[in-house]
Amino acid sequence: MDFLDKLNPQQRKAVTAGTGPILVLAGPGSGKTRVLTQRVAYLIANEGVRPYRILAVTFTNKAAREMQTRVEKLLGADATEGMMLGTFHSICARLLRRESEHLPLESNFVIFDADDQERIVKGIIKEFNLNDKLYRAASVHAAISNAKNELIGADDYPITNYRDEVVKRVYTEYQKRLVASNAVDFDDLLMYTARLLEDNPAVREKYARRFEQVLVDEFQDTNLAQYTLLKHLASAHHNIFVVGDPDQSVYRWRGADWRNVQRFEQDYPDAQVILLEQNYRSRQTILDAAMSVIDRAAHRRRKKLFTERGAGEKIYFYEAPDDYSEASFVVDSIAQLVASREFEPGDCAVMYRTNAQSRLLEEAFLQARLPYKLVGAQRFYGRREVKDIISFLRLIHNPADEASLDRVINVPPRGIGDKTLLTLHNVARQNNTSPGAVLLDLARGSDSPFWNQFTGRSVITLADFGASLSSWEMAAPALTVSQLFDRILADLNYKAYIDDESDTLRTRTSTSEGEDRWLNVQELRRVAVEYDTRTLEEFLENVALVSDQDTLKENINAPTLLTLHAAKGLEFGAVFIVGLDDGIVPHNRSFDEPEGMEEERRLFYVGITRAKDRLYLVRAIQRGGRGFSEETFPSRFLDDISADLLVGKSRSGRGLKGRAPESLWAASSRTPQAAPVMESKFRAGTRVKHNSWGDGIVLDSRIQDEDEIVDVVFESVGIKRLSASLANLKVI
DNA sequence: GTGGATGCTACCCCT
DNA sequence: TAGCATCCAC
Repeated sequence: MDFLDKLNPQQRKAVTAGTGPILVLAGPGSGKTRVLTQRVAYLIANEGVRPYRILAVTFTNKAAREMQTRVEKLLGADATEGMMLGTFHSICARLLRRESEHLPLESNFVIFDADDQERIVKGIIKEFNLNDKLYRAASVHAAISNAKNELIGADDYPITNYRDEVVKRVYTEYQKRLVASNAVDFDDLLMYTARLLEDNPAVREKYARRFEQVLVDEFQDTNLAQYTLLKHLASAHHNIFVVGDPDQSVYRWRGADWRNVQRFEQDYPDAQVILLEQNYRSRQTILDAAMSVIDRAAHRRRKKLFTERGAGEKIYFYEAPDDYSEASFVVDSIAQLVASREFEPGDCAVMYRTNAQSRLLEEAFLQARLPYKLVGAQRFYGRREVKDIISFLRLIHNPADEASLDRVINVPPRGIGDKTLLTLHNVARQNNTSPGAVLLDLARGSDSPFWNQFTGRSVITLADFGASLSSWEMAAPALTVSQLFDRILADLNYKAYIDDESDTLRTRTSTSEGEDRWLNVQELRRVAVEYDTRTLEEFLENVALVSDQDTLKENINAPTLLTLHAAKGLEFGAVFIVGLDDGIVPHNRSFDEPEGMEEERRLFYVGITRAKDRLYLVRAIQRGGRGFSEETFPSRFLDDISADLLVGKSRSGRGLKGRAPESLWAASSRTPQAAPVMESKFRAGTRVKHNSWGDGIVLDSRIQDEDEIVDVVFESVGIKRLSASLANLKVI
């Protein structure tokens, strides 16, 4: 195979490794995508593995498509025919539809998005008459989601305090409602699959025998459910090839556990471990900065990142007086880089911690009349008009979908309010069916047995909507996705509805809100057209499982705006990381938890290592929150980057609160002092108070890295691990 | 019972 | 900043 010539020895070792478990630890820019792709090509071409016996799991659909294209480039167009390739979630969805007979679902189940999920939890909290201040939907939902990722079902949800009991009750009801809606959430896709393989030997055997080779990308970001299902899928042959980098694990909040890398080595003691350290992406200066940030992280095996691309330019540091000038600095700098022909616009990227930060940047680009690309599927699919239309389509595809029904039953307003909706739900429950089914039946008129179960005029409006729904449902099989789309919009007079509420002109831009919304509708229609050769089901599934990165348009030559998370796996010639203030990077929601702070550090590391040639680290001294503007501190992670890797200085020249300005960049030369002998302030059993979590009891406390790490069980949120120096715990 | 207006409050990252 | 809960007029 001539393509092997272009690999370095370590890469070649990974690509041509024999059978059995293989763990590839790949630093950033070390060519792991290349290794994965060529491994697949090698298996097919050299080892005679038939494509349909290969399972390859990637983190995004974009990565999957790329892999497919690259393998086809190496081996020819039909070479990958039958290969199972995709994200965890899409592969699980495929598998579950096929095996739905073993599940409490029909094969046309829909996938509830984050919004649906939280709405349902909120509804249950309300119905259970729970205090919604104490039991916030987001937090209860997070507990349910975490449980699922740990493969804990509602029945096995462990109870150690009253809160757990409440969560368990909500979890049980939540699951009941999902099943009633013939729906799954993201976590169910993984949990159902893992459990199906675990509990059903015949199914497990079937897939374990089909897939002779299992390959996994971004392995450090798998959670227990994903780990478990992989283990079962590879149970027949142990031919499992995983690629990952614990230093780039940034999805802890989604249940990801970088310790799965260690678990892999324990579960497969015969695993070959291959290290990829040579970096083909970045200049050495950038790598040095990256290493100095990540080397401060706890428990990790040190990797040395090296390149043959030379030192390159120093890293630019810029401290803007406020967030507006931060944005204009970025835009001006990119304009200059482009004007000087150093970079194409498309080679530049701006990265930030939170999506909210994109607004000022977008405005700055608009003002400068420069185009940009915004990565963010969540934001588009989260728009009301987009969600509404998808909900109509979902309802047509699966009338049991209560989340969609509740959402659109009064869109545009047709006189069906909370009371009528509640009656509809009650009637459905009494007749042991779904509200959607009742609605469809009401379309028959007073012949429907449900008709007399309603009082007053409400039944007429319901029947009217039921008739629309029914006509769409009947028309759907003969129509393409976009034809159905148009039909619904026409029947609803949707454009007029959107225009209606848009009288107010927005001050920021010249487009009205209605126009803006209509543009989104048209954008969604463009997506629908792409599915005209496929089914509504495929459209809905893909819309539910799009990843942010999937929305990245490669053919447009403009700078990319994206979050640090969305940047994982990508690379750019020139990278701007903005908002490097304490509280943003690291994010203040992670301050209290050492594990969270570690992850913030890794996130910064991911950002730095996206840059090939030029890196800008940017922050703002004043930053506007909600209405107010506050003075900020520089990110503590900046302290770890040696001053001689950097150029640039503050425009304001203002001294930094609490420390001499020069100490900031001199910090790295600070020799680590001998850790002072510390004494525990907290011991097991002590009652403590936390600013936001209230009262709790200390379970355990120990000294670590010049800090005290305390495990506390709070009445409000359960067990948390805190750092005493940050959490401001008071003994009570 | 519905829908518009008003006031509150939370806003991290995302499949 | 915008979604939402809550209140009040039809």
